[in-house]
Amino acid sequence: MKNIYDIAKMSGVSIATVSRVINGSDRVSAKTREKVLKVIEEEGYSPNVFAQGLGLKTMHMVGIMVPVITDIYMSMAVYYLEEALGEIGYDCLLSCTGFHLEEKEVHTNMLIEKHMDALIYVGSTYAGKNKSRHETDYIREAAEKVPVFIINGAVDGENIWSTVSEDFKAVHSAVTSLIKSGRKNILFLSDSESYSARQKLAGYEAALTDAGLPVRGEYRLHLRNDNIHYVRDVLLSHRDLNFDAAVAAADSIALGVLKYSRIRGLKVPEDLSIIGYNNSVLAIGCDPEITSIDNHIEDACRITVKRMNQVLQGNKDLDPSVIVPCTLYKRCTTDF
Amino acid sequence: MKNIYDIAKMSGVSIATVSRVINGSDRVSAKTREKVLKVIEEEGYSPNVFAQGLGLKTMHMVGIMVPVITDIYMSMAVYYLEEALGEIGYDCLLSCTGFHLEEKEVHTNMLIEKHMDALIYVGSTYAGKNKSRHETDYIREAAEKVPVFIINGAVDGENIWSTVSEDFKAVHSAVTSLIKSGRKNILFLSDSESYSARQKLAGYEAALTDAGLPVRGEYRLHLRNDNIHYVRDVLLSHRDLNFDAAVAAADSIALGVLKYSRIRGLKVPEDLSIIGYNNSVLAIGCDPEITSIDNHIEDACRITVKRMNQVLQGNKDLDPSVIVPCTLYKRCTTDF
DNA sequence: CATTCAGTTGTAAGCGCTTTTACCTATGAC
DNA sequence: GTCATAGGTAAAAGCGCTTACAACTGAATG
Repeated sequence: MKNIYDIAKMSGVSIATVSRVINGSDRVSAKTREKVLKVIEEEGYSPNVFAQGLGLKTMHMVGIMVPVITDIYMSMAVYYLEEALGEIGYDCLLSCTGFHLEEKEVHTNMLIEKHMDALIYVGSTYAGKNKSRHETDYIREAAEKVPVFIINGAVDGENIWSTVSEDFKAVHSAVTSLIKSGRKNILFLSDSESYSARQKLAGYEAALTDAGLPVRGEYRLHLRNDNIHYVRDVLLSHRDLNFDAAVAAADSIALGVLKYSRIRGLKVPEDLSIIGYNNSVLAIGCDPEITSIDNHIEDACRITVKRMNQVLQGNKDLDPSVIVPCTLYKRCTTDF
Repeated sequence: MKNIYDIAKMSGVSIATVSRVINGSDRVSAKTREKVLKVIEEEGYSPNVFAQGLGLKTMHMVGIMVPVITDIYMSMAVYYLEEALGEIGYDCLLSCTGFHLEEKEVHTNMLIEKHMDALIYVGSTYAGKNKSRHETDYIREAAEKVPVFIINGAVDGENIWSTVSEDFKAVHSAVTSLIKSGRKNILFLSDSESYSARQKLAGYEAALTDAGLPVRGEYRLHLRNDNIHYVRDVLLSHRDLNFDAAVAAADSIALGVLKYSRIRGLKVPEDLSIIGYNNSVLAIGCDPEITSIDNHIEDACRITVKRMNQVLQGNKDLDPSVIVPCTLYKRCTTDF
């Protein structure tokens, strides 16, 4: 393996000049630059990342933290993040943190020790408001050492930037449509306590209130997970509950509702309207296909990466938070 | 940020001793070790990864290459790989290569330059047999510099180890069951030219042959992608094709077949039996739920990581290839 | 023609760690 | 009492790169 000294010798310049050529930075005369580049090309030389890291204190790598990547939504996020990051020359270190605070903290610290240029969290971060302060402290601490970006989560603080979907508005609008189409008993189902989940819930409750309908706690189902059969069974065990519409915080949950409807012999959307979330393949694979809210994760990812790049280039005067609108894709589980 | 000199000074030893303590290696007296560890603990010191990398020539990082992580199957693979790697102290750099050779090659070379300890490819690698030699050459070249592990792909060569699902057998057995249950016109659908896809196809054809049934080319559908609606439309455009069973190389494709059956008014499984692959959430979300072959990707991942660890510890006397059995999960789209 | 200055390039001092080598100190054998 | 031995530790030489600073060049200025 050739090193910078070899290249310097072969191009008849000093290693400093080679370094300058590599980093494209300083002024090097066109002639010299070309000469060096030619040798680099010929020798297939590429600088040792460790040594480069030692000097630059960066490896052009960003840490991506998702709770669990098997979730379709998360996997899409990682996909688009990886793509966008690759385009601007960053590699990504993936960390599946799970949902437990300690794990997240451990993973975060590991990534910090690895000198990531930035940390990107996808979902599942809790807002400080009705949570103990401690819940998000590890992120604030991380932000003291490395810029932190959050997609669909909210933690405010120095060196923390977020990109959030307009979940409140999307659900508010969807629920309002349900109400206008005659639905009175609308269920809200969620499997998470995430920031997004709470935004969705808030949108649901606000829509009810705005329409003069009561907000009933028993119509807000908090599920342990998004397993389709589990969701179905939970609904089956709530036979007393009378509902003619359901808004789910994820397509998989909506799928569980659909299963339930079939067992109960309910007609969809006549007897029961269903709205899913994320507009994933799950919403399309079933029959009837599920009306679903798309929070445009691709946009959120691209925006996040663009903002990250700006921050990394020294521009810290960005909006701490930026909003991505959602779109409702009407399919066959709603009749509005 | 404290460095090794600080720790050395504070513990009253030399940096060499601190280094030895960190690396757990050489002989350091218990007393000294404890003393140093205490200081390290107190100061929250962690060695600089770049400097460590420079010396050790490794960063305990492995590159994971998947064509596209939004595929449920791939995301599961990445999930389990990340988990298993984390348990033995490796971080993972994720690269979504796409399906094009050039891209894969570029990503591979980038990971090699980054001094990954190993490279793990998931799926989508082609066997050398009926492909131009060039198709897998980049992997062999990579293997000259870093151990390469392949999950459900086959490239043989020095320094290359693979873990493959018993796809041939699984499909052979499934198709045989279909035949025994009276099916005569069995479709095979795949959206890929991957090693796995060809194993599945081979199993399908062998089962037909073994049962004395003809292998008809028009019953082997090669799809451009696994989009549900696209699959459905392809089938709709093949109205002349008479089939009473379909084996799909992925659940999403099976879902497309199910869509088709509904439009054609076919009863499943009476008029049309369907078998999917990967036993993903897609097979469960629909109605009827789809019989699906599970290739136990978790096992494959864990085995791969275990083997990788052995290789990295210097034990190169492993079977170059190891096989993971599959399981058929019978659901409602088959009647055997 | 001496002086200045901008544009280039080289020198050398890190960056923080690993590791070889050599040295020191007990320990026990003779 | 001497010497070999082994365990423990320190000194120092890298690892390959970045970058501050010095030095040199030739053209422009007075």
